[in-house]
Amino acid sequence: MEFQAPKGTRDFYPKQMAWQNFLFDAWRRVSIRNGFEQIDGPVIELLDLYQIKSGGEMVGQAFRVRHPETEDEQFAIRPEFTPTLARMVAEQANTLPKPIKWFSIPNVCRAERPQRGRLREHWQWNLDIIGLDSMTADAEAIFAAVDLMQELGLGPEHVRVKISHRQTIGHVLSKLGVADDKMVNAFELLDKRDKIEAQAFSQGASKLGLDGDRLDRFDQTCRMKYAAGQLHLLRQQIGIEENLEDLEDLDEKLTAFGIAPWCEYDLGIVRGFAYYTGTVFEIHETSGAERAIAGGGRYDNLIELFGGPKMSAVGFGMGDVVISLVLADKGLKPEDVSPRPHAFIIPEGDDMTGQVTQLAGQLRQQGLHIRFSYKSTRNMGKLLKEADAAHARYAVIINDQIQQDLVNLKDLDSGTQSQVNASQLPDLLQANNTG
RNA sequence: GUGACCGUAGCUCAACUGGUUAGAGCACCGGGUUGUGAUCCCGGGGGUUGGGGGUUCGAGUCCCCUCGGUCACCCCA
Repeated sequence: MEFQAPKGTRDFYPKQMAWQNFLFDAWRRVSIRNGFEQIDGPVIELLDLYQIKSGGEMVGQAFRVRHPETEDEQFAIRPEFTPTLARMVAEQANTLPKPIKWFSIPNVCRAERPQRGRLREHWQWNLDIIGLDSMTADAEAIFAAVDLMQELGLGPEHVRVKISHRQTIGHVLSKLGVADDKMVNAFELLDKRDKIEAQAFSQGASKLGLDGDRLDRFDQTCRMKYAAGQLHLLRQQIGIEENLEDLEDLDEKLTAFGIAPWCEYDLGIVRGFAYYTGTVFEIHETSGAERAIAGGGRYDNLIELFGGPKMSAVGFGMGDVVISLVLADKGLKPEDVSPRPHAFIIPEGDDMTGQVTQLAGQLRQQGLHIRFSYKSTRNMGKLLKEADAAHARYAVIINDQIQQDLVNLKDLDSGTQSQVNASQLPDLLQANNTG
C-alpha cells in the first residue's frame, strides 16, 4: 500500500459513513428538540486563540498549519471547539438574544498517540448554553445529553451522569485545611487519584497539607457517590452547612426534568480543564468500561477571557468514538443503517431494460429510492439476491403485463408477493417508507 | 513524546527445524442450472508476505531500522 490514511484518522466507507450520519442525525434531532441551534466555525484558527485559555495547555497538542508563502506558523487545526465558540459569542454578544443555545458537530484534531476511544481526529457534539445564570441551564444541558442516550437506546442501567461542583469540592478541601492557593493543585490530584499509586497520592496530598486523618477524609470524600435526590445525605456526611445551593437547585431541576435516575453526585469528578467554575459532569458507562462518553460543566469566565462581556456559560462535549464503542459493547449499535431502497426493480423476461429504466425514472422523480440491477442475467434468484443485498424493502417484478399497468410487488421482509397496479406504486412504496 | 505486544488477499487463517511459481475458506466480479431470495457447478480479479536494509546459495520464516495497528502512560475533547 503506497499511501495510507494518517495515523489516528479514519476513512469512512459507505457503511461507516451511514453510521456516522445516523449518529449525527441523532445529535441534531436531540439538539433541535431541546431548543438549540446549529453553528460551526473554521477548521483552522489562529494559533494564538489557543494561547488565551489557561496558559495555552492545548497548544502543544494542536497540529500546526503554515501559510505556504509566509511560512509563518500561525494557524492551528482546531483541537477543540470551545475557543471558537467563545470567540463567536464574544464577537456578537450584544446583539444575540439570550440565552444563547447553540450546538455544533465539528471535527477536531489532536497530535497525540491514538488509543482506545481516542483518535487524532474525531467528531464532537458540543452543546452550550450561554447567558443563563440559573441552574436550569446546567440541568437542561444534562437533560439533552441524557435525551441523546435514550435516543440511542441506552438506559440508566447502561450509563450514569456523574455530577460534581468545583466550589463544593473547594469547600470540602478548605474545611480539611487546603489553602486557597493550592486548590488548583488539589483538583489535579483529585482528578488522577485512580491513576497513580497510593503512595504518590499520599505524597501529593501531604504537600497540600493533608495528612493522616485528613487524608483519609479527603480520599473518602472523593469516593462518595449519592444518587440524585439524595443530596441531604451528602450534606450530612460531608458536614458542610453552606454552599450546596447550586447542587440543591440542580437536584431539584434534574428531578423535575425526570432524569434523576440517570444521575449521581460524585465528588471525584473534577475535569482536567482549569476553566470550569462550577458544575462539572461526565457520563460514564455504569461498570466503568471505556472512557467518559461526555464531559462538561460551567465556565462562567471564558467569554470574558475572549474579549466578550462577562457571561455565564455551561456546556459539554461528546465524541463520536466512545459513544460508538459503548453502543457496540452493549449490542445496541445497529449492524447497518444504510438508507434502504424503497424498491428494487427486476425484469422478468427478455427486452425489459427499457421498461426498468423508465419505471425507475418515474418513481425516482416521485422522491422514492429506487435501484435496479446492471447485470445481464435473467436469473430471478440472483436478481432477488441482489435486491436483498441492497436491503431493498420491496422488489418490483415487471413483465409484459406492465402494458396493462400490472406489476408484481414482492415484500422482501416477509416474502409475500401480490399483483398491483404500477400507477399505485408511489403510494404503496411511500406508505412503507423505512428510510 | 515514553513503554509493551502485533503486522501474510477486503476478512479469518495456512505455508515442516530457512528450500520450487505464497495457498484455502468467506467476501467481491462474471457466467451456468429458463430461473422467486436457498443449495449446487464453472470461471475471474486481487499479495513486491506493511516498507527498507542486512545475514544466507536461498528469507513470509533470522537480525536491524522504519511505517502502521492495538493497549497503557502523558494529557484530555
